Amino acid sequence: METKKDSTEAKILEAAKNVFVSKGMEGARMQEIADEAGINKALLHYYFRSKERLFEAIFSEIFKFAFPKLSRIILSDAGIVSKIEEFVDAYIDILIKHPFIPGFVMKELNRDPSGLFKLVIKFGLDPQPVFSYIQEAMDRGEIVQMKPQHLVANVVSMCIFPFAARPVLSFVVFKDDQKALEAFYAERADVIKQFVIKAIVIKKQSR
Amino acid sequence: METKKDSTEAKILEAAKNVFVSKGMEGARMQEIADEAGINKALLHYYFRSKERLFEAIFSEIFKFAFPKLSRIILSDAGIVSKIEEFVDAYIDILIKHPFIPGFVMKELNRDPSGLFKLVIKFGLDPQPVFSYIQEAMDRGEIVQMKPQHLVANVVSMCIFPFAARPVLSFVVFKDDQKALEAFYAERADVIKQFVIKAIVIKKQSR
DNA sequence: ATACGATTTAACCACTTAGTTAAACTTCAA
DNA sequence: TTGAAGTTTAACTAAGTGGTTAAATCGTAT
Repeated sequence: METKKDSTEAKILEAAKNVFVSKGMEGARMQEIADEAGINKALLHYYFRSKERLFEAIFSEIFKFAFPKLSRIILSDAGIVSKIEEFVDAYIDILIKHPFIPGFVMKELNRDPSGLFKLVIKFGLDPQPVFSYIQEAMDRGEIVQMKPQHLVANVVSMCIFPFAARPVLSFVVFKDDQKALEAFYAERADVIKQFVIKAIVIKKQSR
Repeated sequence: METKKDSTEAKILEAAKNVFVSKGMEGARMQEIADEAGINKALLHYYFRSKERLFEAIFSEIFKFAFPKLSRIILSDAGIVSKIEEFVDAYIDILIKHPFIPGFVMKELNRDPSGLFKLVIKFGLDPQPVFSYIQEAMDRGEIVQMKPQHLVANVVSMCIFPFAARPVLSFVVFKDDQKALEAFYAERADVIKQFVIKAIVIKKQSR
């Protein structure tokens, strides 16, 4: 019934996401968002009173979208190795489907981190339990010793960075060959998993 | 003698670097740069005709600064493992001394990559020889097989990303404890080296 | 028919920005 | 002393920006 009612609002949100993601908060223009949504500026302000409100709506939508899936994996009771494997698989899957999120988040992060911080607080995100969990696995001798923060940094870095630096990869490494770039991204999950596992798993001595 | 002559220009460049790095091209204001340099806007335009010229000067200065050191290591004739070690050491060293470069470059990269591409072309940077070199080491059985692009991506990701995502690390992981954050960065080089080596080196069978 | 919400049109405001200009002042070397 | 470069001041422009407003139009459910 009211599918038509949200249709304009949905168009606006979709358009705003595109423009904000590619131009950032400062670079985005309300006129451009209106054009992309196929409406006019007056109607845009009729739905979202200000640029800031619209931006916050988009930003938290992106965050809400990625957070729960990863959170579920992190909090599951799988073993450390398979948990890392699941995490990498899920993360790369999200990034392949939404490859422009990392660049966007990084840009806004370095412009004004307070928006992200609010979200982190709102979601009650605290990495401490993750670090403790990893530390315990290390103490049991399942994986090599290192500060858990470093292990997390390593895994997350390898997942996100190639997407955040997509323009460089595309131009410098793959000479604008988009097919090759996509193939590369498709391989990332397996590569990262193998890489991490070989780096941290302790082989049992057969003595 | 003419140390005083460049002093104003140097002040401008220094101020512009600070403002551009923290605000980005779009967020930076010529007035703010002038204020930071302790001069007025008219004089700023007297030295650098436009914002764009000033920005390009800063951007290529940053690039020129980091490039030669790493390039020298990459082109040396050391073995693959020690070359990676040297590369990681040098890279992390640069990043610790200039921790805001990655965030800045990422931001501008996602805004308008063309500036970086010009520099890449200007410097004649081509990663192909690096990939070939890595491939040969793999064929000799020194390290495990994987697409060289992935190995490079892994190493570079682990080096750069924690600096590019500094605000997140600082707030979410280290609860704004700057001392702890710096200590973390200081450990990165060793952690990455151990991590990578364990992940790629093939232990010789003692049969 | 009418009444209401959705939408358009087009003009407008207040404000900010990069960049210009012209005049005056300072410094300092020739 | 003169003159030129460096520097300041202050006003200005031209072009954007986000946001507002009022009137007209359109569609549709009552």
